[in-house]
Amino acid sequence: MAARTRLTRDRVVGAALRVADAEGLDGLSMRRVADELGVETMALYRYTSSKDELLDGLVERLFIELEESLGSTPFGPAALAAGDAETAPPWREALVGVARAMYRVALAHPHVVPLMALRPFTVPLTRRPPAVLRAHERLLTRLERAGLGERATLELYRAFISWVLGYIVTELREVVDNPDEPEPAFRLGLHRLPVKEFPRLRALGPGLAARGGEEQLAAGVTALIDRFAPPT
Amino acid sequence: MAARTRLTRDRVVGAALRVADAEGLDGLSMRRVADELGVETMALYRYTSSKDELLDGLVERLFIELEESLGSTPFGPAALAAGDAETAPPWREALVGVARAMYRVALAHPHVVPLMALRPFTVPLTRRPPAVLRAHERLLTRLERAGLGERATLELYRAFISWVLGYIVTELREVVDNPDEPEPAFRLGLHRLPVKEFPRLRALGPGLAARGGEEQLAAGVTALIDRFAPPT
DNA sequence: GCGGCATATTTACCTCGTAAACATGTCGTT
DNA sequence: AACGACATGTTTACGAGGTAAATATGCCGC
Repeated sequence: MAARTRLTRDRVVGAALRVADAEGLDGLSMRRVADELGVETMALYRYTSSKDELLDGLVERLFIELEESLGSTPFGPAALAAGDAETAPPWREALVGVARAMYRVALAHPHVVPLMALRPFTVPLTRRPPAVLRAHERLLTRLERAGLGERATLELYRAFISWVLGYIVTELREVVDNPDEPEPAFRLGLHRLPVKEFPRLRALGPGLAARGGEEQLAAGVTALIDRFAPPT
Repeated sequence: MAARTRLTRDRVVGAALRVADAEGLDGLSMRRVADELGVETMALYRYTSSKDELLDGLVERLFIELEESLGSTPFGPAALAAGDAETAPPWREALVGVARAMYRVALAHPHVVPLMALRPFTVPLTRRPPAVLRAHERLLTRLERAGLGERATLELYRAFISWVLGYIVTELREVVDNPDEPEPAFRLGLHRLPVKEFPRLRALGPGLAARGGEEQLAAGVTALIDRFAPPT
């Protein structure tokens, strides 16, 4: 378990991802990641300039997984680069496909999603990880090829990002208050809501706790597309 | 400046909000908040059980501001409680009005927005601050009064939250790389993007940096309403 | 005037990120 | 084979931050 293999950035990020997946962001300390690799803490700093930068690495990982998961499909980067107007799927469907893939990747790493949402508050656009920028560029490429004007392109770009991100975040919100409780209503802790004040929340409780799923995500994407780039 | 006035939870949360607004979340430490009040750090713990709980207090503040800003309008809680079908605005417009108000409150406290997005990952639904729960309840009330079925209610509830939250988060992402630079393209740091790889990002740069504004937010809300609760 | 309670302070501890100096092992060169 | 330079990992150490526990302070009713 010692320094059998050399450290690499990939191994460091991989270890960080394992820790984050297993123990959440709170459990993700530099010391913990170092342990995971059987290495001293400061060794990590040869492969990341700071913890923040390592967090960006985690986000980048998700976007790389995204590229990989799309790679083999008609929605993938390859198909896009080929620019084959014959075999390429209609752009609207491509957007939906990308949204679905993002959804799956995000749900596979729920603890990293907060970073996806938050790091951009700090890291300016042009300093985002390459894989993230590539995803943006691909989105813009599709919109441009669709023949949208600049205004529609910008609006749809923003709308797509907002909806997909917001939807994923919303899906991952915690609803369970008491995990060991078998009775759904108690699991949610609905009994702590005064009936008088919160009748609907109580009545809909279980429904609120359920996920919307990929289908609703897809429905929203098409709704926004139709709004900001109406079929002519 | 000493302990002239007694401490209260409101004063503590207020001080925390001032610090957050002025110095961002990174600057928000318990010691800093205590300084702001001219008090020792541990004094704060009489009014909050932990820092996390204080962060929830910040989020709650925003929702209270939301209630206040809506209070005097036809979209406010009062108008809703009155249940006056005559004077009450059509529910679709009410949703748009609420979205706009949230947008304004959020932009007034950009540093708190990350907390709005993130605390729910940790805090289960029924443990959210009362003002937050009231906002949810009001939303559900409007949808129920609109005569939507349970399914449409749940879908629209989720869609509304997702879109508004995602949109606000997206609006607040950092884009400026070099704030002192007058030239827009350099301000964004576009020169760091290889032309070959990122032609569209570079071309659209300034457009991406711009805000979508309230109008696009509103447009998205109506698009999603039409999708999940189509006018009959 | 005094006991008691709410309020605020003092002390102290532990975790965390990371700077800086140091050790070690590998490899190319002669 | 010997050596020096560099890349890789370790040791040591510091300061910031959250918060537990014990302690002091001031005000209140009796």
